[in-house]
Amino acid sequence: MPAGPPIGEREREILTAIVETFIATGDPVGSRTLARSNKEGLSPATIRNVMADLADAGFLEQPHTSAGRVPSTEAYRYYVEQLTGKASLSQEDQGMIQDSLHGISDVQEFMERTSHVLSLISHNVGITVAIGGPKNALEHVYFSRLGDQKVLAVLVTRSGLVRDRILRLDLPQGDLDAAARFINENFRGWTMEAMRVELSRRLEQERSEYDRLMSSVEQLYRQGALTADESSQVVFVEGASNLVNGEQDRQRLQQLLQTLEEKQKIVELLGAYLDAKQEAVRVVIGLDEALPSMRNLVLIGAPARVGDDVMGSLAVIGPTRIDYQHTMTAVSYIARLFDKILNESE
Amino acid sequence: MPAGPPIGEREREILTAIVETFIATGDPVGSRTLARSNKEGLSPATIRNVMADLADAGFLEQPHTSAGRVPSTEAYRYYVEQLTGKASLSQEDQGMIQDSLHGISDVQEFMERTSHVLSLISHNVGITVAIGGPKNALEHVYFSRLGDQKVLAVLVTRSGLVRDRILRLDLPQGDLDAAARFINENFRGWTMEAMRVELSRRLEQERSEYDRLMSSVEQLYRQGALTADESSQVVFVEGASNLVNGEQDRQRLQQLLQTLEEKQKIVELLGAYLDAKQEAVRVVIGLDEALPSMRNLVLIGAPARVGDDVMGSLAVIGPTRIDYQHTMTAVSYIARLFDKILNESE
DNA sequence: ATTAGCATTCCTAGCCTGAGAGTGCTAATG
DNA sequence: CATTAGCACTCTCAGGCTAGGAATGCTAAT
Repeated sequence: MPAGPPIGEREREILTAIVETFIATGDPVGSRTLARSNKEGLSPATIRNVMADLADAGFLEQPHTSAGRVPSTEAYRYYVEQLTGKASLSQEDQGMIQDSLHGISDVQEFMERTSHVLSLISHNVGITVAIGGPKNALEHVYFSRLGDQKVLAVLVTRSGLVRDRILRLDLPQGDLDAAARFINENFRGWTMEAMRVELSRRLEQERSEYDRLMSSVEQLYRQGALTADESSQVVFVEGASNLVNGEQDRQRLQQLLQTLEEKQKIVELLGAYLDAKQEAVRVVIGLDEALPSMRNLVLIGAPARVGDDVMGSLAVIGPTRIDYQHTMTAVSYIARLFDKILNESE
Repeated sequence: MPAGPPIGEREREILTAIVETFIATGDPVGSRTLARSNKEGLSPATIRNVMADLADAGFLEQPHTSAGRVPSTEAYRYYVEQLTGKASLSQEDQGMIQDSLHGISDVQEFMERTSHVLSLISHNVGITVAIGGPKNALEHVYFSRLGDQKVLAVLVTRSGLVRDRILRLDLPQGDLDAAARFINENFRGWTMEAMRVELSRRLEQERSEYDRLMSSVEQLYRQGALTADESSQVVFVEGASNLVNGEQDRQRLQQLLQTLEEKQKIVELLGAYLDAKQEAVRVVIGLDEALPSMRNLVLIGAPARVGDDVMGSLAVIGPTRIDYQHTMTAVSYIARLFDKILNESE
């Protein structure tokens, strides 16, 4: 951390101005440009001095000697920290969001739309993730014999996600019903993880006095009817095409798109940075520390809550040059809406 | 159609050679290069004459005067037509495919993996689509009360796809069971379309003598429990990042990626070109006729069958410069495997 | 502490040029 | 008569070069 405290009022103002003009134009910003746009009539020379200090402190970088300065990762962090966060969304934006998400009760579809809306409104990549892993709480299971050797297993979680699976198994419907009843009565509200532990304990213990019921349950269990592993996480990534303009280098662009295609990586990324406990929008600058292909990208995300449960997260990924204020407001707005809509349909 | 028949043996050979070297190198091919690689010692001059004829016939194009020739859309079509199709897949490829698809019984997961494999093996975009529309045949429905005002509806189709939905509805489980039994008994094997027609006819007709059963059915019906519209189509598109190298123009690339993100467009595309009746692999050259952003792309696809049922299609989208032989063999191989694996798990 | 002035550094766009590749035509050839 | 050699011509592309412009850092003046 090179973050010494040489940040007086003037430094702060100039740094902010640099970040803002760089976000707006994309070109390195020089002292003269800055002097012109600055209210108080500071001369370029003065500004140069300040800029030199800021550069020493690690907030600014120079592509080359005679170019202007470019904000560093630190600079963005600082900039975001001192944002007021008071802005609100325009009427159109609000309307657009509401229209897109109106009247959907299916959680998956809702998530898909949400990622789409996030992408549209930020002009960047919109992402939604539902916790699908073992942490999820069970609401309901159901098994149905489909034909010879085939059983349909449906598993509904607290958050409203539905996971279905077709198993190769030959049990009469009666046994399936009994097994479902057993599980629903005993394990509603348990996390998948806890259920699996307890279940295998019981199966082990009662192995001697095996009855028909436990045998059905075991078969279903072995076939994965109750599994909710990583692969069953639900992830929607939308708007990757928006990144084409951002990354100049061909190869980098390709790697970046590849990374976004690997849903698993995305899940880990959000998981690592978005703390479920935190309430508000979180901004992560410097994603390349985790994923090298994500150079010059930032994550703006928030947990997705329904009531008190955290059911996943939603986020925007975009270039460091993103409009922070607007995106943060939008993410926060959508996160609240998410809760509101899904809650009332409950 | 400029397709006169000036295609003698020599023309054919030279055209093929041009297409092949262009596919291999990506550079416009000139008469000298061709003369060198050609077995029979034809001089560049002779070849030039032939090339001029081919250009007149619309098979070749010239980026500019002093560049070589580039195959036209027609040329690719012709080239693909006269491919023998005898090639077979390498051992590694076969192994890789088998490993990736081994031991999956869930149709959706299988489709996802398949699109992934298609993308890996072709180094291009892999696509799988399951017919989700009204043409789909019903296998089984199931309703379950989840809590106040919430009902889970699960709908299994012949092809093994599972469609679930959460409805806002307040019916006791008993009524739900009765409704499910009614539908399963009367409509198993019907297409969704036919079922809906018949159902609304009956509801209309028996309106006078409404009983409790029909009332439940109607409520479910109205809430969309039995709907399988376009939005419930299942589409997997994988490997879009592979196109980055193909399209040079920034803006075009972006439009292209955008198009691929619109799943609906993709479904229409496959639907328009892949005839369910046809057995074999189909190659469509000149996709821009349907979707302007798909300039210089081709589609290599086949219907996905399970037994006698067509349950969707699988395809590769790549540049006109794709390795046709290899991709066609791969698609065909995977299509057969698709049938085989899903059939035996039936 | 601030600013004006100035030499210096470095990138960029534009221009030019020469090499190279390919064509099309004409005339020679078997 | 089909094929080929020869040749003039066209066009692109990479490289080198230059002039202009934008910023900087330093020094000295205010």
